[in-house]
Amino acid sequence: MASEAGPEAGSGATAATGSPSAVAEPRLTRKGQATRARIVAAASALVFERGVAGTSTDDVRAAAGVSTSQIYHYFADKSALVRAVIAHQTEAVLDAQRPLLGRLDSMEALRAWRDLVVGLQRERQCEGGCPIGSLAGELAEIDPEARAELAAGFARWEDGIRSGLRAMRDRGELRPGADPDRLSLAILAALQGGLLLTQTRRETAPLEAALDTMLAHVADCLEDGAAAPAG
Amino acid sequence: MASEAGPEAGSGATAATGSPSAVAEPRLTRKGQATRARIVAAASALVFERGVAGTSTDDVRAAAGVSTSQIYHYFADKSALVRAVIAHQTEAVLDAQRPLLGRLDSMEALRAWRDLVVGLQRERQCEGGCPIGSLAGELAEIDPEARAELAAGFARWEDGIRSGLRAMRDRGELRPGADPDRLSLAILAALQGGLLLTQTRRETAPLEAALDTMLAHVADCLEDGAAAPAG
DNA sequence: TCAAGTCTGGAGTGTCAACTCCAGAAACGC
DNA sequence: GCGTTTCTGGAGTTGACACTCCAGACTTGA
Repeated sequence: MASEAGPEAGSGATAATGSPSAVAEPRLTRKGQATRARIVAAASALVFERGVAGTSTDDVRAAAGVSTSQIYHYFADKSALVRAVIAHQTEAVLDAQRPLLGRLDSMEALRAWRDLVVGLQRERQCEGGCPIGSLAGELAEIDPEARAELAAGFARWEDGIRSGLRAMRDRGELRPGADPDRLSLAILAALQGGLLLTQTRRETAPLEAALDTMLAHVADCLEDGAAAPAG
Repeated sequence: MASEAGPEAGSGATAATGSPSAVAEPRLTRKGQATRARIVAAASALVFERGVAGTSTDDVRAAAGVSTSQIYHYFADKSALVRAVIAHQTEAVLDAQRPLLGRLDSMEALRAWRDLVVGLQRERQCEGGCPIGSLAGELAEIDPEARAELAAGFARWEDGIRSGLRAMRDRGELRPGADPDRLSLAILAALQGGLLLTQTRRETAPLEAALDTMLAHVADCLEDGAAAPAG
């Protein structure tokens, strides 16, 4: 829904201009917004295909159909552009899973979500992995700010899973021993690892095994009542 | 145990010199072997800290205490050096888990292995993630040869886990429905995803949640008999 | 309509990284 | 010991990449 977060130039002294929470406002024309969005979209696609290090600002310039100065007009430097890419991809990933994500409060919903994720990988021939996970692997050790934003993106993802599991527990469908918080974290981890192995092996088997095993465990945590175990 | 695999220069026409399986043999002096090993060790450490793209051949040169020409004497180009790093790190990772890996045929062994992996991450303050996983994320889309070797490395890791689970099944300790092959793949995926999230969040909780959930599932797959479930 | 601010084009700069070349030193095989 | 091969040092080349600069075109608000 919302577009990406705003600030990137961030002067030092001339900070407090208007809003208290936002640091600096670039004040973009409608045309400017469109250009900026075009740059971010082009950069996101290239980074997804070739990584941050494999994508030059000149590649982005050509793909977005803009001039060099435009990139540096909208972004302080390459790392600022990368942060915009992180924000963009976080929204894209969450959007792609809506509205399933946030309603993962039954085995059927969880299985549908699993099928969506696996199908998506199959569509793109297991290439690219997870947009957020790949960025995390590449940037975690070399860009602290990027690492923090990626962690926040993961947290939102985890929240989506968690809320469904909590609903199940609150309805009494899960055994009291089952902890939705730990479960959601484990499921996200299995998803990320499954995506990485799937990307490396170019087949969906790892992703399927990881998610199916996690879902089987959730099924085992169901209060004795409904839902068949399945394979 | 064994040192890295040999060939990297690989001429084209003058192939068949001696051994039938190996493509080309560099014929290294003892001194040469030592120098090459020093380069690979230095490169591995730097790549682990800053990634492939973040490590220049000159960084490696300085860290290994060699001259420029030496690097290109032992490796055709940077990607050949990277492949040597992959081989080196694969051995290092598997070595670090021996002898536990390959004897993961009981819940106690699995828990000890889990503790080892978590403890290792805690020791290094959750920095760096998995040496193999990080390389996979960075190289899978841009270096097909590296991707294949990383997939092979993952396969060896998976084999280690699988053999233990198979032993449990063959002894009749697992329910007939449980598939050791899928389980081992799922456990490796959970491990990788847990490591990635742990690296991103700088805390071991994700890794612990991922592994503990997988182990709980294995415990649930035990044939009714021994072993307490635990949390 | 006009001034102030925003957007755009493209040439240019400095740095850094991968890789080459060659000549001399050390090790090896006989 | 001696010819051959391997190993080493370091200067040099080439290209790419992040980023700058400035002048002109467009938008906006009064």
